[in-house]
Amino acid sequence: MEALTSRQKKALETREKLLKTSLDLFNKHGYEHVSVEQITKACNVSKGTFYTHFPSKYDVILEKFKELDNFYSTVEKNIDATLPASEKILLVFQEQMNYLTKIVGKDLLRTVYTAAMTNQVEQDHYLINPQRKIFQIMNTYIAEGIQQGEFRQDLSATTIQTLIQRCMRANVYDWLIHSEDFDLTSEMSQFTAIVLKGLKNDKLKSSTSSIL
Amino acid sequence: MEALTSRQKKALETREKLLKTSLDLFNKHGYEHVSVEQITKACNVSKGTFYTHFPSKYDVILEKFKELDNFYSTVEKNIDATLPASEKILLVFQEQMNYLTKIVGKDLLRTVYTAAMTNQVEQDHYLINPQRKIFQIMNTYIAEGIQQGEFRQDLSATTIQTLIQRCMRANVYDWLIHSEDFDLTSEMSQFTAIVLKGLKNDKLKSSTSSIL
DNA sequence: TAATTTCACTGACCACAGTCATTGACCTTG
DNA sequence: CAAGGTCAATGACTGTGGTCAGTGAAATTA
Repeated sequence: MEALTSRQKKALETREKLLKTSLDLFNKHGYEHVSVEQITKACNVSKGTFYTHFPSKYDVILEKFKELDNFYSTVEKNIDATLPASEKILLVFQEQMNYLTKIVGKDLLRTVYTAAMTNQVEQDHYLINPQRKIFQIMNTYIAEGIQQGEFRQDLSATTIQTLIQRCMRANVYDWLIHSEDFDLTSEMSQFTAIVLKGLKNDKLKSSTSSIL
Repeated sequence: MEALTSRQKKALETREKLLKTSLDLFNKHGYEHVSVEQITKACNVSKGTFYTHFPSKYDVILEKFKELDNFYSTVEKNIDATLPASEKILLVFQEQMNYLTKIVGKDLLRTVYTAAMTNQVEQDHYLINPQRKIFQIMNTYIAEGIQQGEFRQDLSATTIQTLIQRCMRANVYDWLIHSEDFDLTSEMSQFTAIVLKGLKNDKLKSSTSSIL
């Protein structure tokens, strides 16, 4: 139950080769412009083999995407713990957006955002999976912000988390549907700053609250 | 240049039949589960004919979607003109979300939201086209809100418009990626209320503004 | 070692979106 | 009316993601 048999080892090799080749080709020509047959031909295996290792062409991307999530652990460490929660959130977002723009790229993200809408069989998509490192980090900050009275008390931590995460997706999605001329990092900062302002505790005055 | 020749009349008939049949079938079985061949067979025409009338399967949906936009003219009339801008915006959104949930449906919207990411050839997608009636209405309210000092003065009208629209897409997108248990109308209200609060003019005190 | 089972791998096959050269009925022009 | 042009309609064809019954070598069992 521990060591791999030679067959398993070979299978794993095939899998790795497929994974690497896929990502290389996606990187070079774009996800849409690479066919599964191209990938398998480049690996000298049959088309069917691809599907014994991955449920679909898309799942290769998802694998990479999940892997990328680890990046966020590094981010966390570089953030000054003494800052107010809202500033920490903004900083994490800035790092994340930078990363998405520079490393991940529109093509890969578009695929994930598309699949999140269509591939929903049974459970929700990884994109909104609370297990994701980025969400764990955010949640810490939010909990902190609530405890220290920085945020409104009339909303639960879960609610605030959901809203902040939605805020993130909003900007990424808009980035994906705009052609170039859209700076994700700065758009995200601006939008999030406004949402955070809306989430701020302003017990200072009960002022003109109309319906808000 | 006015009256149609019998040939043109027949072509238009074919087009209408294809359109109607497509939408009927999409409605009955869902966009993904209806093939172009099914549509053309039901219309007794060849597959190629479909493509002389529509650039792609998706464009049929878009046509319907554009048509739906007219609905918003009605909404506008039912809104009390004396209300503050932020309340008007919320009311329009509520109507819109209700409509999306009850009439348009996830399936159709999912298609539009997917295509907005992929079909971007040259210009931006209809989804963010400023010509859309819903945006015209929103913009009126926003301009009004700015003029009456309800909104912050440090953001341009265009900026605020963009942010409010993004806010809309944020909720729709999240609705699309969540399985059931997501009430679009109420989620939209909550989120928008927070954004509007963040956009409110609070000249009353220069308070703890940190980075916001 | 021999028999049996497992399973990575195969490639022909399917469904479907979209293409395009060809057709022929209808329209226009002389 | 005849000749020539237009264009809606055709359907065989292509490219692609994904399927699945079958194969044989490696693993397991007797």
